[in-house]
Amino acid sequence: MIHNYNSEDKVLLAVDCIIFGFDEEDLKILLVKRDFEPERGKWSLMGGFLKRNEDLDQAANRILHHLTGINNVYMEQLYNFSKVDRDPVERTISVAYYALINIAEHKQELTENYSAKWFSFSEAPQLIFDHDRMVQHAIHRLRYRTSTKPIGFELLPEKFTMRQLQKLYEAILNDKLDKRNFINKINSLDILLKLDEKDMNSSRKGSFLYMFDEAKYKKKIADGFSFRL
Amino acid sequence: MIHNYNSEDKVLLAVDCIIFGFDEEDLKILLVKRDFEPERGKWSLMGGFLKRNEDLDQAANRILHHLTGINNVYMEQLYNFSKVDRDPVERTISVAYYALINIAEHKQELTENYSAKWFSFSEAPQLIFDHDRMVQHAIHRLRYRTSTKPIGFELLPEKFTMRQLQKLYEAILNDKLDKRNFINKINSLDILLKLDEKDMNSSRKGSFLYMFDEAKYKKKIADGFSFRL
DNA sequence: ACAAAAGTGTTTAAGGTACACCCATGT
DNA sequence: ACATGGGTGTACCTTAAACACTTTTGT
Repeated sequence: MIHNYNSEDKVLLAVDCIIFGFDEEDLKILLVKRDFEPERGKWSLMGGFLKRNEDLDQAANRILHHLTGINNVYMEQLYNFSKVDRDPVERTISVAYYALINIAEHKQELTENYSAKWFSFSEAPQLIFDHDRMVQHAIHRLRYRTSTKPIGFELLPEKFTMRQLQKLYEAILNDKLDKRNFINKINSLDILLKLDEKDMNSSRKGSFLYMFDEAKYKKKIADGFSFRL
Repeated sequence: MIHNYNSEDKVLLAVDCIIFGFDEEDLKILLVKRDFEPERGKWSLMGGFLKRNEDLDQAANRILHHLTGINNVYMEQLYNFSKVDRDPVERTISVAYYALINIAEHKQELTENYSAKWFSFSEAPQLIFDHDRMVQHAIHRLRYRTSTKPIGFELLPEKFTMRQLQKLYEAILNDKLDKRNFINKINSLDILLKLDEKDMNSSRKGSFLYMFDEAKYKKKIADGFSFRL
């Protein structure tokens, strides 16, 4: 006897994306204004529905691309939100994903999307449904992940200064860090490449630019190194 | 205009449970032998389908109870597994949960369930579909969680010895720990209640029994304490 | 008396934290 | 010459890790 699942309930599976960016000062999230009922006019995460012929990662990437033009960024599945009445229109389970994008690099794509807007994380408006809870999960995960994996670089330009990196971590962790201790720690990890080039925008003296050396990092990981910041 | 979702695809949402236990020596997982095709006769996680009128936590609890008679144990949502062809019968997305149960306390309920069997974590058979990947996720999460939250106690009897607690952590972390360092660390956390009572089963001298003092732990957490083992 | 597990502290190494001044440059 | 951000090192303290012997009691 072959089991079949005909008698089981089927549901709609939504994917909602918490999109983080960083603008040299603040951690930001990208929101859209809903242009349909219910909750028309309120701000919301970017979302869509899983299709029959794709897996969740593909759906999250498709939805992100469809709503922002952005492709190929760091995304991670977070958690499911499944309260029976969470969506007033119809029973829907939502899978939250979060994404890290470099705002500067993707400014172009985004200006074409009129309803999307960056908000400072701390000043974001209230969101529809249970989207605020999703954001809370996401920031929590982001803090953990950036402390144990070198994914913070996804939010920075390819070349960045120590100062930018420190400000990024301060924004994510919502805490001030000591400049010397931070640099000592980063340097002790030995996963950055210091360039000869300087960034002259932020000061007269100029500050050296660095790049994340992914090859070196991977080699160290294979040798048992563990990232911890 | 009210949006409706009629044109969207619906899917089956399964819930699969990784059930951990501990028997004084080894970490164990509870598996069932499938009695239907496909993969009849192979071992599998306990699973079922989400129903229309319940959320995922409720579904996970219902499924666990239905297949084992067990209620009211620690459960946590893990991750979704959504490859398009992961289930050969029909497109199914599976939400993995893991549960922690005290084997001794629930021995009765389980003996009545003939197809369920405890396996040492390290000696478990190969599982159907992507269940082995689910188990990998679960052990990883369990290691992290037991290092940062006092949930290990869920796997022990209410009263336990330091030795049992140490063996539990050794089993979860798959590593030997130093007895003196372990006890010093636990004591420094100051979240256990030492009883006057001794357990006389494991030695002639007998060893003191302890309980997790949840009230004390919660008070300490409220005061900014953070558990780390 | 001996076997078997329980219980107990100290020393050392490593990592984390706090902290203040000089440098280079454009205006 | 001065204002602005960049860059650098050390002392102290806390936490982690290594390590061995005595106690109790049933047989």
